Amino acid sequence: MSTRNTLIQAAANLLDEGGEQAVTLRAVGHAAGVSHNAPYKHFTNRDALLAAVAAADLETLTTNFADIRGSEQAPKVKLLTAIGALIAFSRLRPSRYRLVFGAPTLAQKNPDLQACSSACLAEIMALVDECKCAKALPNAPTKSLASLLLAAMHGLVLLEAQGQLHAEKGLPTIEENMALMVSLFSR
Amino acid sequence: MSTRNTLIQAAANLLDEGGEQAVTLRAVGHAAGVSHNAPYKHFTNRDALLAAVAAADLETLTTNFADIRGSEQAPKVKLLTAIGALIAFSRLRPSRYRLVFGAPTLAQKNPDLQACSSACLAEIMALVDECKCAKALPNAPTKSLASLLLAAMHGLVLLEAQGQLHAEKGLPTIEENMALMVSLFSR
DNA sequence: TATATTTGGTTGACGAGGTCAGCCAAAAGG
DNA sequence: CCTTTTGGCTGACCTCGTCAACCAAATATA
Repeated sequence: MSTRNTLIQAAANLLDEGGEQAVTLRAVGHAAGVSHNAPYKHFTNRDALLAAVAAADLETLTTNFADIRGSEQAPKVKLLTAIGALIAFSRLRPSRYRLVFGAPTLAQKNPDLQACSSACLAEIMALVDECKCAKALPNAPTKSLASLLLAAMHGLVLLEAQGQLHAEKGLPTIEENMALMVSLFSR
Repeated sequence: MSTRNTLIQAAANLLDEGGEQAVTLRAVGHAAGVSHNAPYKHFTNRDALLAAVAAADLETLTTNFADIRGSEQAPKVKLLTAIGALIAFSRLRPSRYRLVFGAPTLAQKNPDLQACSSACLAEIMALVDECKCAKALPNAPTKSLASLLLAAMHGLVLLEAQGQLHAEKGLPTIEENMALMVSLFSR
């Protein structure tokens, strides 16, 4: 594997290790088996490295969504499956999730990352379109519906991470809330 | 004004100035007219200072919401007004908005901040309850509805900040999307 | 009232981490 | 065979969070 990819992988791993180990360029270099300055041969600065991690994750998610879309299931099920995959990602790798969806300042500077992000959004919109055709969602603008669904999911994830949701047990999970939202939409 | 409040104010101002000026403890101290280490006499560390800024903003928002709730308007209008205030805050002071609603790691450590956050959420839930009584929202759990609405708004704000929304003009604004959501809910 | 303690401020130093500059070897290309 | 690019290295610099030590005023206490 190229050193560049090794660095991205190392950074992703450090992110996954949570707050215990800061994602410093030096640590990334060390984890990748190179010196503390080697990353600069592949990325202009720290943010560029993080953006590359985010882009890689976004691409994985996008192909994941494409697979789901190609599967043989009801549109509504496919949509909720895709959303569920996103929620699972947010729980499994919270730091990387935040990097991808919660760091607007990163994306603002990286056209590449924005493109990945748009591609990902496009997959979701395609799923929403299928739902509309199947009357599982109302006939509102696709972009609005997709934005609302993604946005709600994202916000719920953040609320959960902040401990505002699930404070007491017995409360609905994010998935249940999203299913509720879709069903309220499609009444 | 107490030095403590001056420091909070200075930090808030630095946040508002966007990326141009980093919110460093030294800069905060300097802006408040004290030495680079004076903040440590009032806050245990940088995060505590930021948490205090967030808490102050949350309290302002909460009283704002309480005022809206006490006004003489239809429940649905009051709810959308409150949400609109939040959206306006996110546009006027994006950095502080992110600090308040987009930094779960801060809140996890600060019970005070969590309390402010819960109080704010409670105001929104009260508005949602009024809507339910007036049949402007369906009879789903209040906490779910409030979470979904707040979450959607928050996610839309982030999408906008990332440049994913409003890429082309003519797209619906966040406010319009939220109104759409409420109307879809209340069909 | 005289002393002791707390409060809020100061300066200086240390360590971590991002970043720049400069050197160098191996690969790639002429 | 020379030259340029590529990718690596070390070392140094600066910023920033944080700690330690010191100090004056305010406040509390004997």
